[in-house]
Amino acid sequence: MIAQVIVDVAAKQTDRIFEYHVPDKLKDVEIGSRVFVPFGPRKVQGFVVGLTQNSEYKGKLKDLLLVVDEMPPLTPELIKLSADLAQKIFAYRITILKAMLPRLMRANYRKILTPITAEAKELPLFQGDPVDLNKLTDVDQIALARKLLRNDQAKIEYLVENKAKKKTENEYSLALDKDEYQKILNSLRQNALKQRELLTDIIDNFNEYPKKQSNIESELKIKTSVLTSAVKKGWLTKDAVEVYRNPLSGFDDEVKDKKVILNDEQQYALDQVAESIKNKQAKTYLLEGITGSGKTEVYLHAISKTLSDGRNALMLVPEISLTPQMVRQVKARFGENVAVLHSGLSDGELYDEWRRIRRGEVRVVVGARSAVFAPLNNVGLIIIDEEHESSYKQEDNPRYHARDVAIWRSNYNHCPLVLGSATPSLGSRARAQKGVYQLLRLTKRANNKNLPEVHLLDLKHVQFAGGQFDLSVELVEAIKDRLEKKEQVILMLNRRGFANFMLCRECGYVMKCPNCDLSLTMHKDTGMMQCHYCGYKEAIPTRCPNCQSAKIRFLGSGTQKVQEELEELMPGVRILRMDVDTTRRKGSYKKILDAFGDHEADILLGTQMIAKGLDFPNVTLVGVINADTGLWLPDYNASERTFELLTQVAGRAGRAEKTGEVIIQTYNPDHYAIQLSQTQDYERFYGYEMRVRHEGNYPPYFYTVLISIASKKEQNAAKEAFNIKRKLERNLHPDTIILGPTPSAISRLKNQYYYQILVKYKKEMNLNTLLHQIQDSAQEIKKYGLNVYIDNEPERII
DNA sequence: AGCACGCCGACT
DNA sequence: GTCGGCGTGCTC
Repeated sequence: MIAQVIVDVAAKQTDRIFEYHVPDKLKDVEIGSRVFVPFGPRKVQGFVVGLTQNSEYKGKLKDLLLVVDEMPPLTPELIKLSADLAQKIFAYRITILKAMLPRLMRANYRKILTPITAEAKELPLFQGDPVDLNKLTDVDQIALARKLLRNDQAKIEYLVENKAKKKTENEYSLALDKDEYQKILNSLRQNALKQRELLTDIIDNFNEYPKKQSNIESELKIKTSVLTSAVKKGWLTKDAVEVYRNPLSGFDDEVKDKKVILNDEQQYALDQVAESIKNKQAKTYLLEGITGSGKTEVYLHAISKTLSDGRNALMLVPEISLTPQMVRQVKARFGENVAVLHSGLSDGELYDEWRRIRRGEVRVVVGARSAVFAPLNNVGLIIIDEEHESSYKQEDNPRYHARDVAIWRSNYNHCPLVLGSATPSLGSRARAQKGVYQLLRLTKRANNKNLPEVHLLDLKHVQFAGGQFDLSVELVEAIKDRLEKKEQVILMLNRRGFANFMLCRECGYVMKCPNCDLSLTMHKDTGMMQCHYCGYKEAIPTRCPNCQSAKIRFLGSGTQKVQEELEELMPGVRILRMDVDTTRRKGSYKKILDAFGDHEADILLGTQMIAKGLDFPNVTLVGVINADTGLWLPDYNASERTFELLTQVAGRAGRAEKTGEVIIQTYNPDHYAIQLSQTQDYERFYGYEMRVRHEGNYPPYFYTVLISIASKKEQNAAKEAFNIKRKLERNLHPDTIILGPTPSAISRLKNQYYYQILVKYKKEMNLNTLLHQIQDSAQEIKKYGLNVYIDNEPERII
């Protein structure tokens, strides 16, 4: 038998199948198996994508070395998906295959230098043991290693290692009969309290053994030493058994299927989807429902329906809404049947959740973007909540959009796909208009509550509270009013840190990152000026680094600064700040939200991460401190994003009985994205924005591809960009619009200069081939320090 | 990608 | 003669 393998070498020339002979002892290899194979002088990891009997290959096939896992990690479905997706998004197939697996399943490669001659063995370099060549940093030692290799005094061994470790826990089994334990207990001295307790438990709960160490320890308050001595005396035997790390141990698994009665709109939507579930129909629905219209309830009912039809369900949510609140809701409905995948899990937890899915031990998967690759079999329903979220598009290789992958899987599995949002992406909404998707609208709030009242405050004509220009008197008064009523407030400012930039009033100098074309942000808590893109840090200056003047100012308020201002204006106010800086540690996200939910704070102040999915009944006021932060970004969808963000954050107010109010501070009260967010009228926004896109020849009227060219030398990047543009112009339809090359909005990032070309087209038969050619030649120019990135349907053009 | 091989110039 | 640098071609 012959195995067709994609090897773990991401390069154009190796982006194809290599064939290997399957030795007898590895006969259990399957499509989707992870294998170790010899590749040239090295050993690498690979994935079996096909099994055949004969080969065209002229040379002698090498043997597979090892099948890594007892069960193939990838399903035939995912193997096929990897091939189709690679074509579509200009990624190497291996890059996609690796993206489908939890991080722990990526291999470790090692180069081990082993001495051969007795003379070499004596060298201080080895100290008796082989050394890892990759860990050698000393120049002299590297030279020595090279010399030994040349003279055949040492050899290199290439190793592949599997990082994944299964977690085990000690389990104690009984070694004796019940009455024997009783005898021992009777003969034991009275003051051996802990041992007596253990024996009593064994006798009382004889049938509950074997018991896990953690259970014994927590139930009986017994230390390991007692158990160890019990083993030594022959009372118990100890074994290591595999356990899953449980990321949801904090949640109860009780299934509470409280029957919520759906209103007629919800019921209609559910019926439509249920029909497709039943008929195994690959159809895409766009569920457009205003905040509070009960989309989640429709999802949960549809999942129930899928399960009772004997099929499984996959649900995607943005990373940011994978809050404990959301997870709890799904867990409460489907209990043990749920697996959750998101970046907050440790590598080990992720690996375990993933294996539960692969082994068919769960029937519902909830996860962020990469969960669209979950190895779930028999998929009967796919849901993408908040489908407009840009986080569904991966920003680096492989640049896939979870929605496209979901559509592929929906076709493969003959099952419906539900895209849900209060503010659908323009593209999806337009597709629904054309009948490509079926539109389902929820226009009523499920609890018949009114939408919160939204007030726009024109920052050009307000009075500011305190000495700064961040908080208007109106907003501060409104906050004070809520605090008096013991209600809570959410404030959003989409800018972290203390101050956006440092400006010298004397010479006009602005402190910039040495590696990027960006100003440094001042972080008061760490005492550093930081670059938010590359992580560069330096101390906060007291004088201008350019002219030594002391007249320096820190401008552009961030969340840290606003927190300070609020504390000055309202002494004693309890504020929780939530941004990337306060949520970096594992679990801190949940901690902050739990604290706010328990009313341990009055105000939750954060960046856009607080805009989505949060549900706190006691919040009656939402304030947007500056609605304009994203409005003028040089991106064609800046208006769409602003409208979305404002609508989403407004939905955080008045979730329960109390009526909510929203105050939006802006310098652009007349801009349509901000105007229309006041009435939260998505349909009107859609109509308006479609006209804008039509005039600008932008999506969804045109398809787009973004080609970025990066180099350490600006001239090289520009030159290559023009080469590519010429090539495109020669080969593409005259109606196709080729914008650029222009320097990117952030023209330098991590010391790389970026130039970009945007191709806008309606129909281009040979664009895919052409882009693959450009990608191929990109491999050749790489040695001159040039990198070319191709992004199909980019979400961000920055 | 990352490795070997081979050619070339520089230096003990 | 030996060493390191760099271009080229290959990996089942």
